[in-house]
Amino acid sequence: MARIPASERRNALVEAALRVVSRQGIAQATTRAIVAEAGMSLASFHYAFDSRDELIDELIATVVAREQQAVIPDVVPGQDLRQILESGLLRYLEHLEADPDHEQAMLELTQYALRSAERHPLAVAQYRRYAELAEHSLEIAADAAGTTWRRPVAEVAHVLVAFTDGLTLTWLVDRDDAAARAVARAAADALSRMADPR
Amino acid sequence: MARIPASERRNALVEAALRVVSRQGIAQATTRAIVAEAGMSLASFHYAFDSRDELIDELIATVVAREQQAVIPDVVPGQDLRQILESGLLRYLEHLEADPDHEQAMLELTQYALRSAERHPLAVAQYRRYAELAEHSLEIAADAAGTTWRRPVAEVAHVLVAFTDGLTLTWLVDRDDAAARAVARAAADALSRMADPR
DNA sequence: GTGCGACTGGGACGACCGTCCCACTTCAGT
DNA sequence: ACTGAAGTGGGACGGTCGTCCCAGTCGCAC
Repeated sequence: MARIPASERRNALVEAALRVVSRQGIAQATTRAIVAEAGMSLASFHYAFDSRDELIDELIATVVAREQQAVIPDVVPGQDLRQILESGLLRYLEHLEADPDHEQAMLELTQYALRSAERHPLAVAQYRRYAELAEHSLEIAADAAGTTWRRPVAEVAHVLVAFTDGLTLTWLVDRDDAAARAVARAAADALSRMADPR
Repeated sequence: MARIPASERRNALVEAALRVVSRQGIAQATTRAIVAEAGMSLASFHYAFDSRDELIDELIATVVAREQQAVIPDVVPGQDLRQILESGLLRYLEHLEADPDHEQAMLELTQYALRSAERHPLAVAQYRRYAELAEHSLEIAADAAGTTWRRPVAEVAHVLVAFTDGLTLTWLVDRDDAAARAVARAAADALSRMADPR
């Protein structure tokens, strides 16, 4: 194995861990499985990280920080709010269908964090990030449609996050594209009714 | 230990397993932890069950079959659909706040089932049950409010399940009663707009 | 080139896991 | 009372886990 500074090894191990968690679940993300995925020896693991817990914590932080705007509204002139929101949710659905393992991994990491008091803040940070992204999307969408939210946008954002979570869970279980699209349509419709023309 | 027929031991072990999973998560639900919770010896476990997997499968089936109508609409004469749905969702929220570990366990069991092809149908059955319960509630609510659903009730039920999942996840992470109530209110509002006066 | 700190590999550790074995006890049917 | 089946207890098995140790190797500063 080539000589690699510990800081780079940390990154490589986090990436390998994400792949293992996505593919096999967090329960299977053992130090040995992660190290094999990264093509390293076990000793390199504990040279870069004090413990497996430390890596998992960094994995969660990394993956949350990297979380992209998955539901960027696709602003097409002339569309009303409902249409903009629906296309955004459908875009998220495509993202989910393209890489279901990743979203499943995110859910597992959340639940993992919820199981210990020290890690709970990581889950809170994850959902704060989700809320921020949702808020941003909602502002763009309302602006493009010439509407204003009847309730504080943060509150609407919580609803959108809740909807997205539910959509994710439902699709992961049923893998029913048509049903998920119907949910997305209904969600867009429901959300759009929470705004008034400006 | 008193002599207990194997069939009763199976029940006792499933109950003990549910308590362990709720309290500590499925990863900690080892044969030894379950047996200790049930006050038995390890041998009794493998006398009643061939394997831990067999018990987990039965645990999921049991807990799904037992799933109660958590969001029974509280029909008070004179309430409109939005109010009926909101009180139902708030009732669910109280149920969640009263026993958060149980809902967290349900989520974990779903994810656990999703991780293997053989167990996937258990998760599907779980969500089919959720959808049935939601459908039933929605029919009662619309009927009491003198409204009809604009879309097939099964479709609206999917939305309600998705909303409930999202609500659950959000509250489990933030433990913010006020925010959750706002989400419930918004959800009820959104759902109520999916029906028309009869 | 020499030394020293950074990095590597393999093997080992104790703990815990699911499962199994076997001698033993209890009980129901006769 | 006798017997066979049902149920019990404790200890042991092989395997995997996270972690650690340590001898060895590399690369850079001097």
